[in-house]
Amino acid sequence: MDYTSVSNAKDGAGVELAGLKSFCLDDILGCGQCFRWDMLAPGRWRGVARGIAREVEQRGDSLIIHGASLQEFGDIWHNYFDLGRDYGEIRRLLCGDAAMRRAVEYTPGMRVLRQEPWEALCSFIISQNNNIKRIKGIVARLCKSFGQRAEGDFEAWAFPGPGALASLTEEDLAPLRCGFRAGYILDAARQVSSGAVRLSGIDALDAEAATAELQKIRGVGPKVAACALLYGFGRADAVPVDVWMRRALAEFYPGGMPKELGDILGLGQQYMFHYIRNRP
DNA sequence: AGCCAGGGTCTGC
DNA sequence: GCAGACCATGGC
Repeated sequence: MDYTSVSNAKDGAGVELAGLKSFCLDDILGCGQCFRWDMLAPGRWRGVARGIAREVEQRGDSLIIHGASLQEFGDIWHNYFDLGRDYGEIRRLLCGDAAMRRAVEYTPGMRVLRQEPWEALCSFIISQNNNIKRIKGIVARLCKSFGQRAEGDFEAWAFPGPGALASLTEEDLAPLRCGFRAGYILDAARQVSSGAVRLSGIDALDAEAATAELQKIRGVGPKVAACALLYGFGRADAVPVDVWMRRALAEFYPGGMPKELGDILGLGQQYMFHYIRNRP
């Protein structure tokens, strides 16, 4: 576990974690793995997860989740920030590879969030051939147009479930300005809400079968499927390869990625993705 | 102004 | 099986 204690925050509502390890909020929320958080100032963000709107703030090795109760922390945030995983050990394993070591040393506080399966799937359908800034805008409009009001500390909207989108038309989605992806969103919503694609059964499938199941959706290929598995289903072995990772592969792994890291290569990908995009 | 973006589909060899 | 056009939009 990557913190030593959690308690009610001193100054009123909220919880405070102490003794955080392997945790940099700005890197975690700003690295392009999620699209529902906005930075208010360095170390302070507001966003929505599982229908709860919160401000989160890091000060050194402590993290404050404003407005949250201890129960909410246990129900949602511990899992969301993947705090049960020992990232010190993950980093140690990754550092056995020279290129991964460079990436890990560049952002030692990186972590992979555990987002909701449908939200991750739908968000990364929207992400295709798109840039992070605009993805965030489209996702924000999607939530505000079709999501329910979020609980929490400021006005915000939950991510709309597949059932809320399944009966819409491409015309209904036009205000999102998401282009050719509108049809893909609708196909995903319809197949997931009808059970033609069963997200609740994904955990029981091996990597190949899980990928195939997700790729039954139009607009879901290998990369989007890998993103859904890694970010939405907690599958650390799923490795999204986008244009940035292709550059990293060409530079560091002309012979392919290190097989011995296979079961955590998705996590390694997150360090590498951030490194390759941001290094000087 | 023109290239690019956390890709995928469809067509034509 | 694999390359190439095409997709809709806006950030830079």
